[in-house]
Amino acid sequence: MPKPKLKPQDLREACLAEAAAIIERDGLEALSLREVARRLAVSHQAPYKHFASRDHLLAALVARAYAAFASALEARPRSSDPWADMAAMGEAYFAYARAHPRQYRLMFGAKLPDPADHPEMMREAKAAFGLLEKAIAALPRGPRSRGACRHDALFVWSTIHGLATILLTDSAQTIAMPRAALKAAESEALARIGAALGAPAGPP
Amino acid sequence: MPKPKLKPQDLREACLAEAAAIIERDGLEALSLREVARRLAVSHQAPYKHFASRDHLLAALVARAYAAFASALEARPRSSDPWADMAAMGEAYFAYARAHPRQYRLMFGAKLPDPADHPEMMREAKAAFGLLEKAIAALPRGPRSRGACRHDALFVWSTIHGLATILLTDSAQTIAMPRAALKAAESEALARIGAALGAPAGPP
DNA sequence: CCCTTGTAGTTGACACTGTCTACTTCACGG
DNA sequence: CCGTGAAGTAGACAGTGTCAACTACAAGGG
Repeated sequence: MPKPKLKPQDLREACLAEAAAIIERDGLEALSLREVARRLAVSHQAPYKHFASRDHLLAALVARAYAAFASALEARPRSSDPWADMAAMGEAYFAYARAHPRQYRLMFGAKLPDPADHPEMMREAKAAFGLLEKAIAALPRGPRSRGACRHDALFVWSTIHGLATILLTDSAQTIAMPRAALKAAESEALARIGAALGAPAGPP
Repeated sequence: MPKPKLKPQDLREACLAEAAAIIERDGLEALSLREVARRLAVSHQAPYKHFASRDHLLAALVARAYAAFASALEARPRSSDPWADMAAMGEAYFAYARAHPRQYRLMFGAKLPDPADHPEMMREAKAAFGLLEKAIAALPRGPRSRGACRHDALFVWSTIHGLATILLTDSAQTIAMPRAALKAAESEALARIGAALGAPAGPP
């Protein structure tokens, strides 16, 4: 009995959507190609016609996650003050990590396929990081080399990423950090990042 | 034919050692209870007499990793200057992450079993974090509440942990960050952390 | 002394997984 | 009309974690 027909590439799209749904609901470890196929009511081998391996499906998902992440960063409330703009970006970063913890872990936490094998994934990731570099280059701090900006960007990213990771994973729970200490951690970290980069003093 | 006898709990110890060896050599994803059993030339179910599940074995390994990590932090070269001492601790942190990347990922990166189910793992983790809190409390910055110190500790940990994670995982490779930018990142981050906490200016 | 009890280890099974190979279907272009 | 290639199916294989039932054996109580 022939299946109801799908347009070419429809199954590929459906696989990505279903896989994303599984991760969002049950986490990365619950994702399997066979489960995807099962939910789409196709044979367990059908997804292999569109993804060479599980890693390839994963890489495609990660690429999309980076793209969505970059969009969220770009959708931040804009400000004409470069310092405020960077703070807004930091807040957007935390907000995204909080709103989509699984996707955040998918991008940064999980064991990923080798980036060199998945150029599209790398391209999206670079684009996201480029937003941060741009915001930092716009800061009014006298002429700075591109290399210096990259150093700053790495520092800022490290700090925000580190805190986001800790807040997201069970690390804080593991060391029995009281919830109260986590509450203000985000804005505090952003303020300190600003201070470390030489921002003018914020509101009292 | 009876096996050559092992003292009670010997197999448990051997499992932990073998599992650690597997992770060190081939990474976490290569670890399986069956592979452990195979290498020890026992049946695939023997480890289950000592670990209720794969997660329980993992939790025991993580507890040991935390303990080793804490030892490495404590073995840092001591200094009578609290600021220098904290910097030394940061360097020891990075050094450990660099020397034992798999173990570091085991502690912070990987999907871990629920901490609440593994109190020993939590205890070791708290002990490690406590070292940082202690070093920060020793900083000469006028009287600070315990809560304030915890905030500082969380900030410092975030920054160091974030950078260590980025340096360790493929994240830097993913965004095609040039190696040169990574070279000085550690000491730079430590200097900025000091600045953010109000350290006196370092050597010119 | 026997007999129970508990622990450590064994074998066998089950339901999963990713992936390989071989087969079918079917639209399209010469 | 006929091939050709893409998409989907079916079956197999090795690997996994885990459950259940069985065996060997040391220790201890009656």
